[in-house]
Amino acid sequence: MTPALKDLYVQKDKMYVATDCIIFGFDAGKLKLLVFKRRVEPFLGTWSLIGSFVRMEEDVSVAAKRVLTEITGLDNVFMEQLKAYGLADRDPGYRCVSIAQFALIRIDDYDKELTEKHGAHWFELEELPELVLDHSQMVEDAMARLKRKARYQPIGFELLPEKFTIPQLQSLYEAIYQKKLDDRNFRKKLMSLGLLIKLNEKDKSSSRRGAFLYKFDYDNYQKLVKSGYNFEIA
Amino acid sequence: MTPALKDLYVQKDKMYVATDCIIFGFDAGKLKLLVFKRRVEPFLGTWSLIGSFVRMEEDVSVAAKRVLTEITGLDNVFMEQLKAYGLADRDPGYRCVSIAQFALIRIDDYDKELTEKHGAHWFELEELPELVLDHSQMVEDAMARLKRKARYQPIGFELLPEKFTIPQLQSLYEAIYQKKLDDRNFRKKLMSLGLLIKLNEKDKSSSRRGAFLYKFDYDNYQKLVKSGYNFEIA
DNA sequence: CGTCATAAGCGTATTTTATACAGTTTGCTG
DNA sequence: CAGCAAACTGTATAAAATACGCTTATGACG
Repeated sequence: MTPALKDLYVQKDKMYVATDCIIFGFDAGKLKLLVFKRRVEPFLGTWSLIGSFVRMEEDVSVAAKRVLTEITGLDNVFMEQLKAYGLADRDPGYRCVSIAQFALIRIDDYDKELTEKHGAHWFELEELPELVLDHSQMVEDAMARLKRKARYQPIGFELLPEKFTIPQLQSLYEAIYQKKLDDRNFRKKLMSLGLLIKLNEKDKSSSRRGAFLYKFDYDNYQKLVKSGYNFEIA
Repeated sequence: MTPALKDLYVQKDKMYVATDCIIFGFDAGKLKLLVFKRRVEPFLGTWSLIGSFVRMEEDVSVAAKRVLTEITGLDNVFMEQLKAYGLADRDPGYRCVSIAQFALIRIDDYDKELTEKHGAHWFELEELPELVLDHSQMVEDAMARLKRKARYQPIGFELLPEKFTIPQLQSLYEAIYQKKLDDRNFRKKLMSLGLLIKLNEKDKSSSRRGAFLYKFDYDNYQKLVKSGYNFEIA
């Protein structure tokens, strides 16, 4: 029963509501996570996700976006709610429910000064230190979600620059799925979707020959989704 | 940043935290939802999901289970968090975040008196009335989750009696996916998984010939999952 | 200036899985 | 004992996933 419906006869406690952001990036073939080092007590020196309390007049999703923008200077970032974490004793200080959100950002876009000012650091996922409270659990859950979701929704592209090469895209999917993919089959599959626009430019940063750049065709994707299309990658 | 980490210098508002249950059942080839009619103001007479405020010393998931047990008399029910609903104005009365949980129950198990005493009613999904607040949205989201999750996790069995027939199982999946499936292919696929235990009993309720009863092999399923197996149904 | 190394890119054969479709069996009913 | 309705079985075809090897482009380097 929703609050308004039975506020007269029910135990009604108020608590803090926070939101924490699991911020993924991708660089040099590795998935990375943006975490923060505490510079004040309590928990000084421990690593933590970035987060904030949700304010009285603020949507939970808006609170998460506010935090992300404060920290990275970025707007229009892909962000989605993961789930709420509501163990009564999850925060030793006081009762607080946290709603975790995961964000995918293009790692070279973000404002470097801004993040450094906040004590931020990019960790490779495999080298992630222990995080405060239940934040490590949040990361694990977010990773599982990303792994599953990447299969049926083109969210991987949120982690790449707007223009990317097929080998880059493949290495991203390899990082997400944590396994090697066959390059010929990967290319074939991706091309057959008809959702990549080949550009007349090459990226020469990783080979003498250079690889053609592509863009993801969001317009066509939207159209296909509307007509009931269901896509899968790898 | 999590509350305890910056409580000294941050705006910190308390709000209500509630949980609402989306309770699915399956009967006579139809997916059904358990909803409640308000008997007091405000919103008298409107339909609503069942829910409760989360208490100070109570895990969110425990609160949801408490509600479910109070209403249905059932314990050990499949329940999973859907997501949090946190629009600032979702409840006109006061600021309240609700964490929606969806539950799958075996419809003939639950305590009928108990539910009726609470003004409960099973609706077929297609005939569901408008619900208060954002509850209709919750149901829609839960249905989408169920539809997707049924593909890769054997949660459908939570909606059937322990012993079920293949035609029953098929009709359940048809209800979830909202489309007809080919009976020969369905049976072939399910049998090939090696996760159904054929019993030496028949259910004669829906045909003269009777259909063999099966049980889901949870033990074997657990083993397969541990060894990295990934299954898919229909 | 030629060859070497490296990553990009392409094509085909094979296996696996999904789909489409038709007929037989069982057992009660009238 | 004929008729009916649902349970059950099998096979052929199409589509998708996998496995695998060779060619091409281009800067580096002797």
